[in-house]
Amino acid sequence: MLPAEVRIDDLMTAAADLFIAKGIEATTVNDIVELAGVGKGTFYHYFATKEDVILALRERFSRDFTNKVAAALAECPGDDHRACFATWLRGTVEAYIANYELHDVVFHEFRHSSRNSKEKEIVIAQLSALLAEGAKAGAWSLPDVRAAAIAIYDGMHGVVDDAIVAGNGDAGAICEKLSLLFDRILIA
Amino acid sequence: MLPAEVRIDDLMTAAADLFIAKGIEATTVNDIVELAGVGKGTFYHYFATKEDVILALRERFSRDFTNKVAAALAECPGDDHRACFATWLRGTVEAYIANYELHDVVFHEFRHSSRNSKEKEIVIAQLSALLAEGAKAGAWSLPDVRAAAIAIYDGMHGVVDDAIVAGNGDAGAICEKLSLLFDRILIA
Amino acid sequence: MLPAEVRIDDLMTAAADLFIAKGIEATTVNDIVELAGVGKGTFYHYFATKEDVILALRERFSRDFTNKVAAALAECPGDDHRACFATWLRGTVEAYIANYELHDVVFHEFRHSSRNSKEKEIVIAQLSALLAEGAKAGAWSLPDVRAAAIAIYDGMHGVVDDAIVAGNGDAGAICEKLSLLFDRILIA
Amino acid sequence: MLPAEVRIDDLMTAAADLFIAKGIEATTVNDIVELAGVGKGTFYHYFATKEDVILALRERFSRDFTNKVAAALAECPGDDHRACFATWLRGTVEAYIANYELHDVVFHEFRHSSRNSKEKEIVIAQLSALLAEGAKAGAWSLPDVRAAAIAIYDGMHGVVDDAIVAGNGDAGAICEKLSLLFDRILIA
DNA sequence: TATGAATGAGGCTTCATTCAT
DNA sequence: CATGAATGAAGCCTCATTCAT
Repeated sequence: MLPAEVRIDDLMTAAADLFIAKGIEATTVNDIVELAGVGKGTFYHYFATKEDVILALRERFSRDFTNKVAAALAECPGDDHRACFATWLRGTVEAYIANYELHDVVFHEFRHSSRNSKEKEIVIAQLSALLAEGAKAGAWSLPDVRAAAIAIYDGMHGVVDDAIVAGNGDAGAICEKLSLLFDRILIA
Repeated sequence: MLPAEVRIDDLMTAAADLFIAKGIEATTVNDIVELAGVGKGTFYHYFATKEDVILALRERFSRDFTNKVAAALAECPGDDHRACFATWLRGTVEAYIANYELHDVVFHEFRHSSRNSKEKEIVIAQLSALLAEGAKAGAWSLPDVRAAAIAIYDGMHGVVDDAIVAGNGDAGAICEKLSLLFDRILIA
Repeated sequence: MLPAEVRIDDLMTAAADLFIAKGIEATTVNDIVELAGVGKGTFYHYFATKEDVILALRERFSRDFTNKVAAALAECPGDDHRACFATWLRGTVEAYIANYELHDVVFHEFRHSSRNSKEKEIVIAQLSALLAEGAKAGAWSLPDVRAAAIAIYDGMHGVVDDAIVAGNGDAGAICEKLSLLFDRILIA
Repeated sequence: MLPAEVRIDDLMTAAADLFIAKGIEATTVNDIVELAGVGKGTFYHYFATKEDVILALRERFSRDFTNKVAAALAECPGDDHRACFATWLRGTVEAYIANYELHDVVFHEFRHSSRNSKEKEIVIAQLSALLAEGAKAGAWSLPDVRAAAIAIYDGMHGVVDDAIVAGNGDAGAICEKLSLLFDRILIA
């Protein structure tokens, strides 16, 4: 009898926790409703299929991620492109660290219909725009903006993953390390 | 009554083809034995479980990959570190393009027990050694060799994936693009 | 959507009939659900495994058995121990004859985790108490009450089994035969 | 290349050990040949089916059992029937204790075609003869020799089982306990 | 809205047995 | 005599989904 959104949120959170803990395949709808504390029928009131939750989770993750980064970027002065990039990097790393487990499960474990996901495209576009602007303003030059954006984004992922595995999940230290690397790419 | 290796290879190849075409979950052991042209019992004579084939495929992929890159590197002059890196890049890109579909399925679609796979560690170590040597010889300097290796490797993956999706899977063109990027990182 | 107990009972009864007719191993879960007239999933809705039904059957058998004998004993005068024993014997033989087929299948055919089953212990305790009381009251003397209880109980089983095989399953005749035997044990 | 009997014996012993340890159903032919240290084909050289080993084991057990008891009886003076029974009891208890695990598995766990096994019939016949002779000689009287034989035999089984479970597997003590009981049956 | 009993297709796996070498 | 690769029928169990209440 709670508002629908609460129910939906309970279910999605339960699903996310289980997906992270046991993997998507190993998580049954039964598990989800049990953890969420609702009947099985309730699940199918709000989601047409199990896959639906994954998609919903994916969207929620992307929305959160993009919003976080956008919020960070909003506060950076439009003319200092170098600072802008640093802000982007910081925001991205923090947003990723905060939810990398869900990211893994929801974006990797679930078979993509196509190799490139819509979600990744958004964030790449975001970064590409930033890089292109900087290039136009002469802050740096880049032979291929898209390739640079992808390399930076995926490179960031890899380094953060490695830091996490190494037990060093401090965003500040990671960003510093990455800045030294990416600043080399962003030259005139 | 063929030699065991032939059967194993038949089964692994059949499995790989199906995994690529339909995904791991959608591929049944029945599918595999049917394509391999053997009885179902034969599958379980050589693999304890369905998961086992995935693991075997992963290992085979890694071994092949590492060998190909190592073979390429073997032919490059020890003192020209820049050329060496180019060789590594070329070998890696080619090896990846040749098998990226299997790579995807076997490394992404199947849940890793730990986040960092032994397999990735090997190739990162290979590249790290190359980068460290170049640094020692003064060909370039790097604040963090491992971070650079990871960023380069994962960046390469992303860019190649993007190129493949864009329908531009030519190793040469991709390498050129990547060289321009990575050469910026490898500076004194 | 019948009450759970009805379904459980249907399944247990179907299982019992089939176990008796074909043996446990030869009876498949498919057979059971078919005879019970429910879907296969329903079986696993109520029992975790096939073994579970056997255990449930065992418990049901024991409960019924103990209750029947206890009911018989309840009506016997507390001071006539000899009559009490006769009542016990009669009740036990009848209860056993009524269900020996299920008893066989469920207690013999299925591997016990331990050699002595909790179930047998209960009935031995019941008889031991009866024998001990008679001994205390001087109706008879016994050097080892437990050993006597076991010998009487197992001896009864053997003789009843033999009578059944010989096609002579009349409880009255069997009890008379057994009384002559056991009365010799129950002497002062 | 060993004499056939050795092979057969190795296989039967391996099977017996595994049947006792894991149960008949849980023991595979693979397990047996592995423990016996021979190839799987060898098993089927000597036994037509898995069931065959069980039957062979049963026969071996019965032969051993009967022989042991017969050997014990051979040494007892023909005219002292009471001593003869004591000898029988002692021999039976010892033979049973020595192999009760195998007995359990091979006679209980494996579904009898009929409720009374040929093997049990032999030992009951042996005891019945002994009891009948004693009765004829006036050493005791019995209203129903067969019923007494069965009750004594099965009663013995139960008491020995109980002693084993209680961790008291000493044949002497058990026999004494049983003698006190059975002597009450064997009266004039 | 909410529930949970009921379903059944279909997956994975086992294992006794055969037979070419 | 001995082997062990090969088989395939058959079993147990899972689980997403439906629907009557």
